[in-house]
Amino acid sequence: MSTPTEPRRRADAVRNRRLALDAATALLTEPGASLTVEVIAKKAGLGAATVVRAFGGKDALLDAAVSRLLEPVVQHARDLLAETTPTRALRIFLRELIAFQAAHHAINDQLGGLDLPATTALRTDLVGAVEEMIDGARRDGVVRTDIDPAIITTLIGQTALAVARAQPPSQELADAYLTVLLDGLRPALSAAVRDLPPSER
Amino acid sequence: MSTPTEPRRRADAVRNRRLALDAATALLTEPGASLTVEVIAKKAGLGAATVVRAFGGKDALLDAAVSRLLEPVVQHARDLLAETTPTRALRIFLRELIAFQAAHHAINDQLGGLDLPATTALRTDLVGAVEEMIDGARRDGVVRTDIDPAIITTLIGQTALAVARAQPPSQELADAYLTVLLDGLRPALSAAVRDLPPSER
DNA sequence: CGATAACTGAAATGCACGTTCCAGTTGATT
DNA sequence: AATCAACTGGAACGTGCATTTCAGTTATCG
Repeated sequence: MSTPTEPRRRADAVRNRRLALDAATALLTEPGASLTVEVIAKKAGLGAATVVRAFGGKDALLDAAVSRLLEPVVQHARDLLAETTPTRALRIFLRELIAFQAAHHAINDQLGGLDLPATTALRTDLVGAVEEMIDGARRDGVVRTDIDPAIITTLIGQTALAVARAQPPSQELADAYLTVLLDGLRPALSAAVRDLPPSER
Repeated sequence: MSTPTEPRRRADAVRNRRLALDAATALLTEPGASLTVEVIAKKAGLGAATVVRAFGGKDALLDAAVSRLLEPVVQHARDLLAETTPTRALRIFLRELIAFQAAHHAINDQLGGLDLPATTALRTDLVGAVEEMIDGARRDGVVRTDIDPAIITTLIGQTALAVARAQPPSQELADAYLTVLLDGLRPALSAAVRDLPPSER
């Protein structure tokens, strides 16, 4: 039994598929972009119908585009876990996550009602990696143990998202978030130290 | 000179205006609500045309509804500033702000593209009050001085918003945010204390 | 080369909205 | 009660969008 009715795939179709994906990816990183099929098509130099058909629908196209952006981030999170201590991994990765969100705010602004299975799967992977980092950092006594790791992970994700939403985007704000978040995640101070007058802390 | 061509206002029009406003307000606090004119109208027991006309447009209706919800929050922020210390005010108000956002996430989810002048004005007032709290708390040595107050205010606002977006809404998450945020906002520890082993802190 | 099936994209379609129209209804004023 | 303008709401309309259609184009294979 040969491969049954595998339809021929023409070279130009493959090329256009890539053009559509590139255009969508580019628009995700542009601040005020509309993310309509027509805009994507214009950016790709194609007709709207072609763009939609290349992936079977707008949702699938954007799912592919977001996944392509997210995939290296997830990979880096896993690499960090393997290469270095959880504490260092957490610190490095937090910076990266915030930078990523700040660069692609359109991802979280305009993709609310869409069905993005691949993206959701990647996000789950990402959450898993961050939870591993937190578990490790807690074992090292660097992250507080009075808050559920899953809650901390959610908190981190939402925080990165919050930075991305800020108007206008600002590196200063991102740094402040990171500072406050990391300081807030330290183990709680003992009452004795906490109540020292500021001058002696 | 009598009031020139002041059109008569019928009692049922006033009543319907209130019904529309009540329905819109109620929908803002419901989790998955659609916030379309038709849904609001059905909830109010009115026709869609009537609902829209009562305020001159959907935007104006929602502006009024959000403002009605936001107004007591702003008022309470001002009262707190007058009644107690900035530090206490900040602590109490943060709780309230998070609770408010968690109860009305629809406000920030579906109102993105709308023009809401009254709401924007109230939000500005709110930001002003929070900045006063932070200024005072900094003078009292309770909030770190190495981050711009305006940045801290933005951070607080975005954080509250982030809690509201979490799925599913959870009191535990809100508490965790508050804890981490407040600890993170404390004055930075001196290097000497920060580098103590955990057991001695 | 043809021949054929894959492919394209402008236009048509379908859908979900907010808004406006207008014939009928109702509250107010006499 | 009689009058009349304010009011109502079902239906029509306009808009912005994703998707589908289809006549024409073009890559691919013999």
